[in-house]
Amino acid sequence: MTIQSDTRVETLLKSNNLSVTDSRKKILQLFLEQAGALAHGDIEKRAGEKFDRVTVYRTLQTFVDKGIIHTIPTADNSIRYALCKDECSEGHHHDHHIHFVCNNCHNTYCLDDVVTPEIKLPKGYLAGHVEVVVEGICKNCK
Amino acid sequence: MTIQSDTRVETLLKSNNLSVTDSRKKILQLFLEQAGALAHGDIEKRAGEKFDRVTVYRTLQTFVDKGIIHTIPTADNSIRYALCKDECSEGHHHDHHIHFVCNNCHNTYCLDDVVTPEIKLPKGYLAGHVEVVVEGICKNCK
DNA sequence: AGGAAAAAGCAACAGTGTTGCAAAATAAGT
DNA sequence: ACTTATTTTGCAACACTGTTGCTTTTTCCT
Repeated sequence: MTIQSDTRVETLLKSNNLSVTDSRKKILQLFLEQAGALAHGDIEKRAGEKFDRVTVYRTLQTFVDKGIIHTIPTADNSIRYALCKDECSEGHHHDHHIHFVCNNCHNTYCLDDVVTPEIKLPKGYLAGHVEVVVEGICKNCK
Repeated sequence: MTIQSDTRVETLLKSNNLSVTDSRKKILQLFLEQAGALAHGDIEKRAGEKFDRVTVYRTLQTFVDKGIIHTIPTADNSIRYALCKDECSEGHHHDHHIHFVCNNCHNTYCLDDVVTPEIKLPKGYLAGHVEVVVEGICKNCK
């Protein structure tokens, strides 16, 4: 009888003070395996019909709250989620990168190396967060 | 008996080869009166409960198709619509301005004078349309 | 292993957007 | 101005997405 060492997902969950459950392990696994972002629907499909819709929603919300994933607004009115880099922590995101949506494969990518530009606003406007979404053709589809 | 001259909305509709109907007049009027952008829900409320939900959806879609209004993606997953400038025409939008969402009054504004910056993408990515949404405090709320 | 706490599952519901079809309004021709 | 053809509207029904309350199950801690 061997003691099973923690998997990567388990370690990640524990380090965020989250209890380790089947759905959290499975959903987090999906994000680690996937280069691009995932929508709620993708997750339900890829999880293999195993989890209740509500559980998926609640798990995603938990991950967002903990700073494990972040949301990406898209033009087609469906929220997508992607893994945060390590600098993100509970209640304090540092996702200053831009997002790229491929018009061919419809994947959404975080371009972590591309920093959001400074935007000069007209007098009177106070800038907070800047969100940049570029659509085009990704390197895999070119 | 005087001949009623066309109102601004009627002229605008006719110049886009659209038949002049009550709902189109009313909805277009709302956009002309309103500085910011409108979501579907706003329109239903302000139109005074007069039009069917389906009619509002179809009217908005018609206006988008004709290049009279354009959509604005937002983080809260609700599509907003705003009037296009004159350069827009059927199937060919020129909305190269950025959008501003106020965290206080929750209005969305088109900042027509602020042009979307050039984004330098990593090798292999082909850029198409760039969408910039800034959130913060608008000049009316400051 | 047992008990407290957390999470999952279930049912029901609200909001948003779509489609097909019949009725009404608009546009066009005479 | 009147009739007809076309377009648009309103209605009913439906699909999809996301939420809430409550019960059962699982996880965690000692």
